[in-house]
Amino acid sequence: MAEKGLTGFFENFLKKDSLFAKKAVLQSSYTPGEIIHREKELNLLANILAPCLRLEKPSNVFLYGKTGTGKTLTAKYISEHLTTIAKNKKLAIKIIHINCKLSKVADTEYRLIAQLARELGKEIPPTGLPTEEVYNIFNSAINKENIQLLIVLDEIDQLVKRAGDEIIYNLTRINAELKHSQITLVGISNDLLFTDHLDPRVKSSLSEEEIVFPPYNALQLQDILRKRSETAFKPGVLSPGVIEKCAAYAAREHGDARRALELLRVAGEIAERNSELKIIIDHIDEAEEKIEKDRVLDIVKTQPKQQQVTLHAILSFKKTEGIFTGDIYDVYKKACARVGLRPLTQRRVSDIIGEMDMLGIINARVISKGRFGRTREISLSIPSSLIHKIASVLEQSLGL
DNA sequence: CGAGATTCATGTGAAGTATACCTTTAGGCTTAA
DNA sequence: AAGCCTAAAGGTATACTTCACATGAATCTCGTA
Repeated sequence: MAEKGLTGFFENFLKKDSLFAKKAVLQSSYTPGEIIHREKELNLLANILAPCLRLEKPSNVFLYGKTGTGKTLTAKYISEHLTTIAKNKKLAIKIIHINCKLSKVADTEYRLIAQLARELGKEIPPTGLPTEEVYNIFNSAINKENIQLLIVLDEIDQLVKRAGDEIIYNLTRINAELKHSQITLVGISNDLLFTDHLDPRVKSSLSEEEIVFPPYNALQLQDILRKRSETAFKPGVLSPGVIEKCAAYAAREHGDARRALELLRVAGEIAERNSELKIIIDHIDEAEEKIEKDRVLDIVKTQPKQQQVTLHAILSFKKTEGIFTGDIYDVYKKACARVGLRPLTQRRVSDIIGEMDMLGIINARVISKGRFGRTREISLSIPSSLIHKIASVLEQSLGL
């Protein structure tokens, strides 16, 4: 009987018209054929990078701007165009795009260079080689090929925060040793104050040119949403006011277009799942919750065990603020005993708490309680309904 | 009463350790001449 | 003798530990009005 129901469900699913015509258009990986409200920045970047078509070395560029202001998009758009032109004219130009934030891909010097070398088709083991050696492999790989290499380092602030600014210095210096090829760096950062803590030498070489991406305002966001939704959705699916609301939500923060698009997409998915024919404003509220939930849940699930236990300890306090490191550590140790995990030292747990603050699943700030010492005060910005959900996911994954 | 000293709990940096993985080298075994 | 495989030696990156010192405001202390 259940089987029959299931078959019926699938048949229904097929019969049911999707609200989407082309969902990919709303996904963050999508690069539209035309970028609106970023003409100035686009031209600027194109001008700066164009010399590589004449096989001259362009200046290194630094792109600033808050999340969702089109930095990555612009960079990708230009890389695609450059690559096509280069291919047509048989020019040796290679562009490597690396996201330094994606955990474990490029969060240390070794891993970054290793990743670069891998992009050039070299096999690099995850550990064991001297970093120097990996540099050599990378160097010889490009030197042999005689190419213009553009390295786009997305979220470069994360990398430097974790691994220091020597990496960038080294990368810029590689050029001196290359005879045939040349390297140009394109750094992308969300942190507007990023270069302030940079070694002056690194700073001057990295930001020979700088482009600032201002946030979109609500009207621009609406334009973007309209444009994309034209191809993404079937006609007449969007109720009036939906786009405006999405734009308003995203503009409320700081003009984050990625967020606006995601809201719209998820709202569509929710409407579709409920077998509704139109996307209405209520779906957007629902979408906002779901996005936050998915984001946090995804991070939580992919964390290593120790981090999960720590987080579980934090969540087991039935309050959302005023939690201190010492208390967490006590609970953490007990939890470790129950799970059968060797507890880490408080020193390390302290660092883990800091890491999770960076990930944005908790807020931790160092406070002094005067006579009663100094500690991190942790607070949760997660709604309580979600806390339970996360806690149970953690318990499941830890086998509690 | 107020300025300066004290205190607490833990932040934070540096150095050391364990583990996992890599390359090189030396020895042993096999094979072909 | 040459070639090939294997195991040991020597080296590295990373995650973690150990050690030692730094922090900073509530609280205490003590001199002064």
